[in-house]
Amino acid sequence: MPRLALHGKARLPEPSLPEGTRRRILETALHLFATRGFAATSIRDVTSALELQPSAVYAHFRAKEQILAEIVHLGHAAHEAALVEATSRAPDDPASQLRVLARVHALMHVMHPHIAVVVNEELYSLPDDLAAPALAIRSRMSVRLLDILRRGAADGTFSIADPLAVGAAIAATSMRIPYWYAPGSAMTPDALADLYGEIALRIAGATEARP
Amino acid sequence: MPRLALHGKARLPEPSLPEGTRRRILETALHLFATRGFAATSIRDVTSALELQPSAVYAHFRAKEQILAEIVHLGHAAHEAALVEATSRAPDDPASQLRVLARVHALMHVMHPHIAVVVNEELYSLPDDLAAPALAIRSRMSVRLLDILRRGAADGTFSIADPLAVGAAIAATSMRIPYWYAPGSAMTPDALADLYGEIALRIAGATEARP
Amino acid sequence: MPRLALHGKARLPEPSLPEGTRRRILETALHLFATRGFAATSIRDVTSALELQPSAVYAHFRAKEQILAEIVHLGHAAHEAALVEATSRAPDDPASQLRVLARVHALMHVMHPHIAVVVNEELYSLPDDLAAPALAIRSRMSVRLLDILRRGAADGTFSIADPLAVGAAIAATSMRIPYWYAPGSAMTPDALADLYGEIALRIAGATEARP
Amino acid sequence: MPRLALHGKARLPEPSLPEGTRRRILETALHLFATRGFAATSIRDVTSALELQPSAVYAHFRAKEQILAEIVHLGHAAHEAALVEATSRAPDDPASQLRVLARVHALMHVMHPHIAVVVNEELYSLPDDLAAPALAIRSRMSVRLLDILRRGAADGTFSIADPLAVGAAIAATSMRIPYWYAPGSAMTPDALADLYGEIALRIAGATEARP
DNA sequence: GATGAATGAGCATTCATTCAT
DNA sequence: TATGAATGAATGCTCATTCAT
Repeated sequence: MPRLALHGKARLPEPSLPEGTRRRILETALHLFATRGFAATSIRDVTSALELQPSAVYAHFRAKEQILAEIVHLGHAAHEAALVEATSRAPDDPASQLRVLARVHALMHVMHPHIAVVVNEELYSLPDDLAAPALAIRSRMSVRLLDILRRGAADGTFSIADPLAVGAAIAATSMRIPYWYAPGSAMTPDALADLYGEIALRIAGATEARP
Repeated sequence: MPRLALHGKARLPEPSLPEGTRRRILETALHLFATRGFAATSIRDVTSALELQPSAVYAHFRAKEQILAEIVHLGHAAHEAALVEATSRAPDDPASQLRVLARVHALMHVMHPHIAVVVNEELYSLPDDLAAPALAIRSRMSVRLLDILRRGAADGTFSIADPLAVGAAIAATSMRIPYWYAPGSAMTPDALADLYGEIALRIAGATEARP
Repeated sequence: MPRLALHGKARLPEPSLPEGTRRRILETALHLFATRGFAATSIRDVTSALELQPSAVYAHFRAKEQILAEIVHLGHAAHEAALVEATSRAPDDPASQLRVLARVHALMHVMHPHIAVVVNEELYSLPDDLAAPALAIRSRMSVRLLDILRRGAADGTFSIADPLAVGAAIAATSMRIPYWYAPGSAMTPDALADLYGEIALRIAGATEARP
Repeated sequence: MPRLALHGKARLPEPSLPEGTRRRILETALHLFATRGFAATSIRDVTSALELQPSAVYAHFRAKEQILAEIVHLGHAAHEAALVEATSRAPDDPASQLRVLARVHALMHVMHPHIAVVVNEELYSLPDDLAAPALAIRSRMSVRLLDILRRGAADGTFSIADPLAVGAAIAATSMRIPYWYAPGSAMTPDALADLYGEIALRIAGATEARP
């Protein structure tokens, strides 16, 4: 029983990482961590899929945890970069900003379901110090969302009872995508992102979000 | 780094289960599975917390997987029972039904965060045959939600682009509650359930959900 | 190339330790640690000699180091007990005391060559906290020897330039016995102990030690 | 818990060996073998202290054992050379010869504690063929000591019950020096050598060794 | 019901060593 | 000479599970 709805090969959201054994380890580990979980994946699982000896891993990573830490960090960094890029291009009003943020959020989960699952479910498998860089990014993204919600609540664009609870609800919607969205379905990733952008505005009670 | 925001002792959503070692094993396992994950929890972790020898477990369960299977089933059964009970009491119109369903969904996640986490994250750790009963319940609950959405879309109560994607979004909102909601916070469980009932209606684009 | 001159089975200097797997592990480990060294002996070496699985060890000892720690402590304790017993029986003058102390020292090394080697060569393989109890005994035995030397120097029985250096020399003589003394040789253990008692008096420059 | 009392950098007793990586490997290995033991020292330990990769060692030595073999041989050769040189200068009577032999023995252990420890404790880590050259030297030195003792016993200079046991005791005294003598202590190496020369004569029961 | 000893498989990691560059 | 990637064997130890008591 794999965790994800059937998806293809796991892709790293980082084209700049050089090809080679190190990258192949990360990709294979990403795939296995996403489908079976970190604790249930052994180094042997990873290396036997790559036709390597277990010991070969340790020329590239200090420990199994380091592989996860790198994946988790990569995922967070790519997510934040996409978020920054998209929100900076969009108009600055709360509604536009929220729509774009939710779109990116959804898109990352559709396009990188393996990373999304690992980032969301296996962060807790890391000791505090290895989790810290990802948590810092996560906290910045949280603040970004809450700022938008508060600005929209203040200027009357949104109708929000409790920004924290509402923000959590908005963030949550996308996070389940990898578990049910099957690629190649009728709804394209872009259409799904549009829909989830719209849903975010609805959750926020945006006045102009409806005709 | 435990998975949950700080919560108290894990409670089984099943008062009828008799007290005794068997129940204590389930409760301790529930707590550990929720905070560390199934694969990262050993039988020794469970028994040493109970001041028992590992072998004592096997007088009560055939295997470690059976403990998880029982927890997962209990969780699903309790959730469905609560759902059935609440929706049968509520008026039959789509809006009322959706609100009540979302309320129960949220309430289960606030009141039983450990069960919620295990049910949502560790179902995949079970072999197909042990997961089947829970999956059957899950599927019935899915149908129930989709039925409401489709009825509401048909009679013009809701404005829904894609029932599957919208239903997934509604279900998703509550599922993150255990990760951020800290018991004893300003917002009571009941208020949170109200809010998430309202949010479900917003996601569905319910006309009467707004002034 | 084993370290010891050929000796029989390793014996624990502790008859009160109950028979059973735990004792057999200690004995086999003692034998292997003495002949090959601690670091060069694997748990598998120990258990395969006992026709056990490696994991069986861990029902009796927390770690490989604990086995060594127990052996080292046992050895020191037995040595000190023998020393206390023998010196308390002997006349209290420095010459008699020194002779008896050196006799016991030599006898322990002849009769328990495995323990002697492990105690002297592998104490350093232990982390500080595990070595501490043995070091405490060692320090008490040192003091005992130095006291005798100082008393004898003060009352003119001995002629000693530097008590520390002379004490070290006396202690050293016996410590090489396991490396050259072959049991069953012409010289009996008792005769060897007599000789080394006499040698200690000579090293101390005892006046009455010669005709 | 290192084996030696605090000593400075390990020095090879071989000034003719050319500087360069090969020599640095020997020196670092000597230091680590002495303080931690051969089996507990990895090639990585040696090379990381030198800021080299493990593979670099194999441009200079065929195997880890070869490093130890070379150190052990160097140590024995230097010891024998010093012994030959000193005894050939000294008067030929048994007492003078024994005194000088014991002096050199002590001096080597004070001045080259690392070599002394490795030579005495790690010879057994070598396979027979690699240990052979050192064992041959060791045997010649043994014979030399026993000859002196037997000559002195024959001519009435010494009073010796069992030459082998007495020779072993004399050799043993110096062998513990690295474990307790701290350089920079009140007693100079030369004074210590004098004392241990005197002690050797006492052990042999030399008539003229006392007033 | 529970224990304590044991199993046999598996774990992450380290090791000495090789080899193409 | 030295590196960096890799190997294959071995290491200490943990695991879920069994079973006689």
